[in-house]
Amino acid sequence: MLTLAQFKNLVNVSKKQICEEIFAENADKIKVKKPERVVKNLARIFDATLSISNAKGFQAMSLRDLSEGSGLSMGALYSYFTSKDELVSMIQEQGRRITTRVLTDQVTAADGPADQLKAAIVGHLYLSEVMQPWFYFSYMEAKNLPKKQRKEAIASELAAESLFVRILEQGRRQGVFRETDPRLTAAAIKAVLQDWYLKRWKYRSRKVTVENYARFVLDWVERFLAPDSGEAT
Amino acid sequence: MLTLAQFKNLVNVSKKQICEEIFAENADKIKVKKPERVVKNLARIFDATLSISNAKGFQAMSLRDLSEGSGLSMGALYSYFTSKDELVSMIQEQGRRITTRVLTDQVTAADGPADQLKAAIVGHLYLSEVMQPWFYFSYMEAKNLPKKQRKEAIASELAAESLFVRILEQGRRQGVFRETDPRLTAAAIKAVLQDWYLKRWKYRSRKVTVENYARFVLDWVERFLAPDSGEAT
DNA sequence: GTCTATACATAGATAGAC
DNA sequence: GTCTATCTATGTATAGAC
Repeated sequence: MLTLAQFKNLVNVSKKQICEEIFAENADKIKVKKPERVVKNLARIFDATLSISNAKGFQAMSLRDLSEGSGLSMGALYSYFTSKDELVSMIQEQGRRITTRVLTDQVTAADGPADQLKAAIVGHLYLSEVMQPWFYFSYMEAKNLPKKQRKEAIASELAAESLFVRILEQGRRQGVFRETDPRLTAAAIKAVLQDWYLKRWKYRSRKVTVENYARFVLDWVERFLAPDSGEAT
Repeated sequence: MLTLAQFKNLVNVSKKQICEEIFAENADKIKVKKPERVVKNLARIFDATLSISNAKGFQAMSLRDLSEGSGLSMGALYSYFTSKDELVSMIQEQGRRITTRVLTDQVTAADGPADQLKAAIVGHLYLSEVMQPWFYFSYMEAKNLPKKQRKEAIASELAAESLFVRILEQGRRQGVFRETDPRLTAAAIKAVLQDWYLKRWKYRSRKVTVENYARFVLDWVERFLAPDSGEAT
């Protein structure tokens, strides 16, 4: 099984990298033009937004809070986004982009349903570990978003589930998994993966590492999908 | 397995019953005294609060929203609670009281770890089905609560988990379950149970009933805990 | 580019008429 | 018991100095 350290070397999800991508995607809306300055301040803004929002909710975070947390004045903040809604939108979209890219890469690099399933589970867990505040924020704030973005969030949730469904169905056809309801199985796997970043405080206080957790989830899923003895193929 | 209909007959969790309990617990804070009037209006207030909050967040729900949704004026609302914080507090505390009572009842009525585990899983799912908006609200708003109540919410989450841990450990000692990490197992079971009320929209659109879901979860858990063949006892 | 100062809307909460 | 009207604080957003 891939370790977290190996995963980090494989994928490019540093804070700097993410902020550069966001800058590239939103260059038209950001009034400041000097790249290194933008990247530095975007990093501060996102750090503060995630930290404050994850503690008391995005809606409850005032721009005065954000100003204090990021070290920029309220006036300066509005050089990086034009409204609070746009700020949340930048965070959500970027998170989705990265998730899709990384998971697709991980799965396509694997051969056969059994390995693909492992890759999707481990990849999801590691990515959510590296970007925990982002994942937590996306989950918790999804329902409070404007309509258009809420739809995108739902679509994204279902797309991630579909990835698992396809792998499960293929595995079933090849006889490496026993017959189960693929959508319920995929939903349950996702639920357990989400628990990792939603209850991060719990696992941290118990000193459960993401590798421990990944091994546990893999064991559970493998036992559930193992063909009943005598029924193989 | 208990059906949802049987469960409903067994436990007393009607809206009226809940509001009567809340009235009893908060009689000192509620200025209106005529019981049937209080119960009727509390029901309206809680319905509207859960409905609006679950759509866009409790903090984003203004008292003007709540006034419109409940059909009471803002002045009248303040006859039933003294602040918005107190309102959320009443909802959370009542939800916890009921959950604890119902789950304890369900589990103590069962004999032996295998049946107790089933009772806890099915009881949790059915209760969250009957009180879905309540459960969803409690989960989503927990982190936005004032400190004291956030602590109570965490304690409640851990207590529910401990219930599962104790059953799992007992089952292991008696040899009916194989050896697993009881806390990770309990956490995973909880995660799957929570998915039922957190993603209610998804399961509803797929016409998955709570009984279907319960059977699926029981199957998963049983396969995971089944002693490896040849290792029984 | 960033700041301070401020405009304007909306929030929670209450007073006093009915 | 409930309403309307209103107080005060706080919210988002912007204008204009530096």
